[in-house]
Amino acid sequence: MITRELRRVLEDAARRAAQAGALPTLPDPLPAFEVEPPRDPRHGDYAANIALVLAPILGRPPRTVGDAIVRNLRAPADVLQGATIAGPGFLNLRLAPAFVHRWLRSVHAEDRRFGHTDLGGGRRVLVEYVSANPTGPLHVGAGRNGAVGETVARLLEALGYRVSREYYVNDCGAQVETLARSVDARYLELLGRPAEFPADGYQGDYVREIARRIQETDGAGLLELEPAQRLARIEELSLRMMQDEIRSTLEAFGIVFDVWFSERTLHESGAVQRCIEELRRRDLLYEQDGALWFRATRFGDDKDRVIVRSDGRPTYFAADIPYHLNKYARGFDHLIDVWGMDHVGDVARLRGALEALGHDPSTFEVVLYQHVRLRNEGEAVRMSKRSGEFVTLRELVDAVGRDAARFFFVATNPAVPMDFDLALARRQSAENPVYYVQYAHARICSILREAQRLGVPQPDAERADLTLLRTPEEWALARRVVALPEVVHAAGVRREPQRLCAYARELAETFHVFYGQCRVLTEDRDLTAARLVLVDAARRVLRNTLDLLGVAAVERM
RNA sequence: GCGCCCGUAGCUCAGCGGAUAGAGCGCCGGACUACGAAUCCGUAGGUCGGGGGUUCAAAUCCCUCCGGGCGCGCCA
Repeated sequence: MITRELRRVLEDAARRAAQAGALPTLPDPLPAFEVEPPRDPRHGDYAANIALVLAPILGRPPRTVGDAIVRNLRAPADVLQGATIAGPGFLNLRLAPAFVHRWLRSVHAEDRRFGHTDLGGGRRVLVEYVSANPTGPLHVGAGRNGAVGETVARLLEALGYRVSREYYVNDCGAQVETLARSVDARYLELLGRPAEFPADGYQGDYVREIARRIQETDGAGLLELEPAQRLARIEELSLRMMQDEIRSTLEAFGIVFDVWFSERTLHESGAVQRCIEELRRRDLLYEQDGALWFRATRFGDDKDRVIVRSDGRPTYFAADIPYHLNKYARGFDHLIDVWGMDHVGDVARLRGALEALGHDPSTFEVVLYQHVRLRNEGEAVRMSKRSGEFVTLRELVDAVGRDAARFFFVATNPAVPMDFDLALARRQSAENPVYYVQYAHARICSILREAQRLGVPQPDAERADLTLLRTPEEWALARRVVALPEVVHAAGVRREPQRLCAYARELAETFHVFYGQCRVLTEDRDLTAARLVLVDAARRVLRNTLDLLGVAAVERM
């Protein structure tokens, strides 16, 4: 990363200043300081607040500290062109063109790997997301969950972590039984048998569809079974169909899971029971009102939580603990779950239970997102699986397209509730920011096609004379292009995928402005070569950014 | 009432303790005689919810109040 190199240059200068007696002895390590592009381009390419941070520690005025650092800068000529003290004590740095050129060349050399780093060092991270109950089709909230989770997963891979994507399937319990009873009733109806639809049954058409498909393949065969067996069989078939539907919806959305983890297996293998015994052995459980409680308050939760109901059935929580233990047991160093805000209250108890069983609570992390408020022409759309009135993720993707949906879901801070107006999304689809970004990519591809048509040689990043790139627009584009590693780092470490969208849009904008000012294919062979290297680097970086977002980098529109 | 999250332009939202707070949409006015006008340039629009505090520096951190979302279940 560029900022890492600049930080090192500044630290060296500060240490040299201290050795020369221009500054008092420095702390080791140096306090954290920022190196970032200033808002105002007149302040140079990067600004550092190292002098402002050191001043109070050293007991000297910021500008004095800054002056000492600048006078001791021994940046190689191929890194910095100049440094000045400005304002309250900022160091404004101007990058040497050769420095940016070196990074531009590395965009070509690293290609699809440009922007990636080895921060993770191959450590294994499990990202669990979506994990919607298989009792109905995915609705739009799952789209936000999926887009955020998938982008976080891709960011972590780019940061050098080994990532596994996982979907936890709640394939047992009351809601699954309700699904089975609902399908059963529709099945009987189809066969003209008397059937009473359960009062708490799922109303959606998909229930009828499942029943229809069962009737199609099994005919009336299931009627031969005892009612309990028939229900069990219907439950199994319904679950399988729902999971297939969910899987294919997610695949159409660009998400493929490595593992579909069945909750049922945790019960059947005895893992749930063993986990309860372990908690009991550690005196973390007690009985009250006939139920078994976990002492969650010992771990920061605001009340103790039931783990086994008074009727002997374990709660959802009882399976969630061994599930996460299982993740650790499979060798993952770090767990990330993506949950809706409605589960915010569950974080403390699960983290507490994991801590109680010997795991560092900081290795279990939950990314929370606010729900998507679906609207149609400004009117609220009710979303409830039970009533059957909801718009599915599949419908949404069909309506606005996968690229726009993926981009939109990630473009906003997950912690902020999001309004998704279907009519608006359809109507303004041509003005979606995703098209602005894709257009920049397609435009570059168009230039490259035109170059080929004219017989212009392919750009050779190592040999082109990049010192010919001198206009402000070329310089701005080059600096923006080589900033990708920083963006990936910040977005990944902070779990803030929306930064990728912001960067993609800014990079596209910088390119469009450049395009308006600088012609790429000119009579000047050397200048053409240099500009081709620049725009082709922009193309690769745009593509890499869009890849992380799961948005297609189209060559034509 | 308690916990978590949010409050920034008319609307939807970016914004990393840092310099004059930004973008998109919408409004108004301009720009194609060579690489794609799905673009670009310009104009207008702000008490960063209010008030304290910390700091050389606060939209950003802390406190408090106001407004909103979600949760506070032997549901998942």
